[in-house]
Amino acid sequence: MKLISAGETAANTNNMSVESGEDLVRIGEMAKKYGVTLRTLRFYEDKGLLNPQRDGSTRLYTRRDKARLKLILLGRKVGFSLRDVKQMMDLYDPTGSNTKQLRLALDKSEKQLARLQKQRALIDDAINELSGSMSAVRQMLTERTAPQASVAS
Amino acid sequence: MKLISAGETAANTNNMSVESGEDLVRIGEMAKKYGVTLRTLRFYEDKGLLNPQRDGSTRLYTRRDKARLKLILLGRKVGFSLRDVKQMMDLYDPTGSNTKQLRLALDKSEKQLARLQKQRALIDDAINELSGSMSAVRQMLTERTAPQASVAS
DNA sequence: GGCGCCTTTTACGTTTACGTCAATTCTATA
DNA sequence: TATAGAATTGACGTAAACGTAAAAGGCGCC
Repeated sequence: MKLISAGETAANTNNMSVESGEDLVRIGEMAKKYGVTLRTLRFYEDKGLLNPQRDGSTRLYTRRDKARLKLILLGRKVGFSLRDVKQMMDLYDPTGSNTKQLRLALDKSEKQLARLQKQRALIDDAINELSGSMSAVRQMLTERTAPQASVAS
Repeated sequence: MKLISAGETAANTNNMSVESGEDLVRIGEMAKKYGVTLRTLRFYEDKGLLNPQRDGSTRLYTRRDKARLKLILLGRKVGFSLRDVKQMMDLYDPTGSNTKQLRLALDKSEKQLARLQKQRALIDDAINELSGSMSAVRQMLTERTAPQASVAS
């Protein structure tokens, strides 16, 4: 029945283990720390993106998991799918030069960058179109609401 | 039995609403004309956005349907949901001033414009972040490719 | 020693706009 | 008339990333 704090038996406050070696956190703390939900963390694990240790059935996240989570969140931020992120992370090899991983990441990044730029163009289009429509609608409204005089609002 | 060509017959058999030019088209032609699929047209009808006449079971689209479809496509282009589009179109009243409709459209448009601008900002963010990461990755790759010494942490 | 909080697994639900059969009927044309 | 092409309804599938119970087991605390 050991618990989170392998190094702390006497003073068992939540975290802040002075031990620089292992600071294992449970799912709740992990979620709070990175602004995600518990469901998200379990989901990522289910998808093979995270691999926390277990103490019995309780998940214990290491700093390796934290690094991976940071990468996941960065990936999501720039629009990669979880599958892409996984594909890239799966290539990580702590003993090698990771050239393959880097090349894949670069390749995917270029494509994603292209997609983002295309999206931006589409959005700009939409903004322009919408602005134009709004002007027209405003015009119609003022015509209808101010038959005698023009009213500014 | 009878077909699309109601005007071809000497006597107009059934014309409840007086249609001047007989520009009734079936679903295939309609789809081609507006670059959508048959499925899409049926889906829009299912959602209450279109209401083609029927000749037996065959859908016949009038120019009113065409106008509505144009609006739908414009709405989709600027990012409205079909539900929004329907909500706005449902307010259309050929006998009134449509002030309500216009106000709703304007209101929704303002919100949609805000969303679009926010999205653009997010995309710009992502583009910047991604570009930065790509530079870093390129850097790492050149360091690894070069036989010179390198320091990593 | 009861309460409340944390955690677990399982599993269905959500959202949007259609795609993709499948089985069948209707129509046009050779 | 035979057959290819259109059209119909119905219904399940898709994609992404979780949300939301439900039912249960442990833990510390006062």
